[in-house]
Amino acid sequence: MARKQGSHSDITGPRVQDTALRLIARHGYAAVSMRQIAAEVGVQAGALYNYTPDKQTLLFDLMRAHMQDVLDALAAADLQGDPPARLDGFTRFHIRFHLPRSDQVFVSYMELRNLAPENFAILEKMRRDYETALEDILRDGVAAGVFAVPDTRIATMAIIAMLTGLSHWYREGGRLGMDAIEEIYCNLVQNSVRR
Amino acid sequence: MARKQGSHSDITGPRVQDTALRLIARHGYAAVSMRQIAAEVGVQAGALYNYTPDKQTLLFDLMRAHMQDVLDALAAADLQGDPPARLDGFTRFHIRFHLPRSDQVFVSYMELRNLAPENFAILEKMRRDYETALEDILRDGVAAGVFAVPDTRIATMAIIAMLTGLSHWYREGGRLGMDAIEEIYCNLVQNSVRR
DNA sequence: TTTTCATTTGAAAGGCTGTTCAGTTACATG
DNA sequence: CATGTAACTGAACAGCCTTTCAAATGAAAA
Repeated sequence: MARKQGSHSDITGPRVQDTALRLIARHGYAAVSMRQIAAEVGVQAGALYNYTPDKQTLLFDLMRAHMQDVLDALAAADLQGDPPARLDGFTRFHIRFHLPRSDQVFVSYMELRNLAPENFAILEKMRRDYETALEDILRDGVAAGVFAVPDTRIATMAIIAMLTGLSHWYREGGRLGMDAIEEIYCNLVQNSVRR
Repeated sequence: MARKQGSHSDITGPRVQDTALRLIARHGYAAVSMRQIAAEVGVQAGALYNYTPDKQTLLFDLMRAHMQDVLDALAAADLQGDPPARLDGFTRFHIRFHLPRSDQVFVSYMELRNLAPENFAILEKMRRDYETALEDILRDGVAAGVFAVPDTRIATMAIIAMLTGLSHWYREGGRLGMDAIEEIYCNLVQNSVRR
């Protein structure tokens, strides 16, 4: 009954990734079985192994792809100007990039503990790189005397937690649109570090 | 071989809760089996069912107990003074209460999706009550003209995310002690809403 | 000492897990 | 039209899962 029509690997492959991402975001890595993913894709469980060597790698690939997308997009954003302008740019970038990707954000934050140690180390480094981009802005601002931050590392973690938390409760079609939220968060972030 | 010495229910019961909390915090609810919990407690899996009707209830009881502790402790803290003083009090309360309870915080934030819907609703309400305590402070501050917050609900969520994020990366014996971190966070929070 | 009973064991039921692989299908190429 | 092969099935393996329960245990009560 296999191979109903046409060459399918370029259709099934992405569908496996999409379905796995959605199910893992909703129920968690450990709670989702390969058979469930396969059923939603519309194949038998064995067919998944044409697209991933194992379940662990499937998770890791999802998380790595997301973090790479983040880092690439941040680099492409190419934030310019004085530290307050760059801080504004970072805040807006984070919100615009992450809000439409709630499944990726969820998985990337909740499933770290389900990664094999070597995979965890890779993702931790990528996350650290993202954090450092923000910390560099804060450090420059402190050096220029425009930010008052007793500890740039802690301020970095606090701001990122604030921004990431947004992804956990924001729902499209809620009371406020993305633009309004963007303004409010820019204000909160800017305030928290101003002199 | 059962019942090695004395009556054990008052010893085994708490040990089941403690062990379950620790294992679930580390590996996640779905990834921890009743057999693993039992093995760490030092009994067979069947014995756990003297202390919980099922695995789901074991998780729910852990989470509800934690949220009830939070709400009770907050009520006991009895924050007084003008809005900035109460905001300071809330920040310090949150940090002092949550930092020594990282396993509870982890479980309460990561395992919400593994709750049965009726249990989820109960916890969501308790969490909402905690958030409202902060929002009331912000609203009073806005009314008194000492806080500049365009949207108290969003500011509430942002501040709580910032504070909760702390529990995710803080490690005892790190670069900064709890007191130093408390000061820094009080400053960040106070700044973010000041006029 | 005998009885009671809270506590635990050990086995079982019924089902799900990730992964492998020989075999089948249906398309693309020669 | 014949052949090769990418894509998939369906079954199997070995082991784990939660939950139940009759039976065993050993301390406390009578």
